[in-house]
Order: sequence, then structure tokens, then C-alpha cells
Amino acid sequence: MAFLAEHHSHPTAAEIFHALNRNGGAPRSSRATTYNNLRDLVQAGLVREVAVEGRAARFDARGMRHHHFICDRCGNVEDLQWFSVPRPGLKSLGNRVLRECELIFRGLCSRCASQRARRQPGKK
Amino acid sequence: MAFLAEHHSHPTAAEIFHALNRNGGAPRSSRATTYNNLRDLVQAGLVREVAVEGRAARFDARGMRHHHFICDRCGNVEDLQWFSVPRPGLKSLGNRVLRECELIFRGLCSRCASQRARRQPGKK
DNA sequence: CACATATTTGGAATAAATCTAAATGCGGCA
DNA sequence: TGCCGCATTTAGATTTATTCCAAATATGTG
Repeated sequence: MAFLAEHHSHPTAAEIFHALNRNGGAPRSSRATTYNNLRDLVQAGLVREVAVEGRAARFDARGMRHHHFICDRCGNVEDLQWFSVPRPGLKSLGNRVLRECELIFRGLCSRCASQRARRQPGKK
Repeated sequence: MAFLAEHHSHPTAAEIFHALNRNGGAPRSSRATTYNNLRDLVQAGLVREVAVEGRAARFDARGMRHHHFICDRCGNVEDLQWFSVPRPGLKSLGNRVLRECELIFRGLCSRCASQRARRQPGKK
């Protein structure tokens, strides 16, 4: 949890696991424990899990509310400033119980955008 | 593709694979081919892939624009009527190239909501 | 300290998706 | 029609992400 709170890089479970055990300090944590804790933190609502198509799940500590931008190319998840989102009409919701809504933007992150621009100097 | 166009149930790749090969008709399709075709259809923009945390990816043919409702309990994906979504300010976008945005609602689908209500007749 | 309960662990097991190399199908054309 | 090259498909093995499990370890309580 401390790691997530400090690093806003939306790490995957594997990245968190390695980061925790990197430098030879004492307090390591096994893979199973890492996954267990992440699951519990998500259930407790302290951590948000972000599923990205074709890639490992990513996690972030729920600080301020924010939206997410996911890069089509590299799969990185970045935070975008929060703004409120309209809710669907009651009619279309039916009997469903709405808990939260999440706005996800997709495209190229600034790094991938500039790489692509270099490769295709013309247009198209 | 034909299967996806007819079935709006947001099937997983495995479900599509099994459905195609179910009844002993001739035109089967191997698992690899199913995945290959899904990947190509997604890249071509004809099919949308929806990643759900902790579950297999789901697919739907891009008919009318719509939003998605994902059930916390059973993981099913359902369509909600489309309505337009505000875009983030240019400042917060930075150099990113925005391709699309996607609004995902979460909660309990009507079936899971009524099941839960039965189990917890009081409140809380 | 002795015991009960809770947490952690390493490794095996499962699930989803991809990869690979061989097999098959298909179109053109002499 | 028969042959060739290219594209697609296939079965199975492989990789990757995650969960499961039973043993080991820690932790709390009196």
C-alpha cells in the first residue's frame, strides 16, 4: 500500500512485487502475498484496479478522483484531471444498482505520439 | 463476425469459440483462428474489446454507439443507451492524441441486484 | 510458555491468450 | 487440368497472469 501511495505510475502486480523485493532490505513479500494484499485493498476500496485489454491489470491508490488515459501503443495508464460525468437516465438503468462510473480515454500518450510522428513525417 | 453481429451478449473469446463449434455443422474454427480473427476485427475497428478486471476479455460488434455497464458480481457486460460525454480540457490532455473515450458504469446487474436483495432482506 | 488463530510462503495449478511450424486451401496461369 | 506460390488455418506447446493450496511462520492471549 505504501508503495502504491508513493508511486503514481499505475504498476502491474508483477511490477509491485519486484519493486518490493528489489533492494536487499529485509521486508520482502512473496508473490502470493502481493496478490492477496492487492485483492484485499481493492475489495476495501482503497485501491483501484484497471484492466487493460491484452495486458496485465494495473493498480493505483485512490487518491483524488481522476479519469484514466490508456495508451493504445504502450498500454501505459495515466491520470487525467477529474470532471463530473453525466449519469445515464433512470429508464436505461432499469433495476441495476449503480455504484460508480469511470471514464476512460484512449489514444497515444505523449511519448508514443512523438515516436509515431518521427516515423511518419508526412501525414496519414 | 456473423456470430458477434447476431449475439449481443458480449461473449468471451472462449464462448465464441465454443459456440462456433457447438452443433455438428461443418464450418468449425480452431481456437487460434478465433483469436486471430478477433484480433484483426478489433484492429479493423469492427469489434470492440472490453477488458473486465479478473475476467476474460469480452467482445461486441460495434453497432450503435453505446456505453457499458459491468456487473461487479457476475462480470457480465450490458449495453446502456449512448449519450455524449464531455472531453477533457486541452490543457490536461497535453501532447496526447485522443482517439476515443469510453464510459463504463459499474454496480450490480438486475439479476444480481435481486439475488442480493433476497439474501439481505433488511438493509446494510 | 502453550495454545489458537491469522498471515505468509513457495510451488503447483489454472486460465487466457499467443506462438509456431506443419498442414491445408485457394487463385492464377501455362 | 495440374502445378506453384501465397495466405489462412490448425493443433498443440508455450507464455503470461493469476489463483490455489497445504505447510510454515508469525502473532496474540492469558
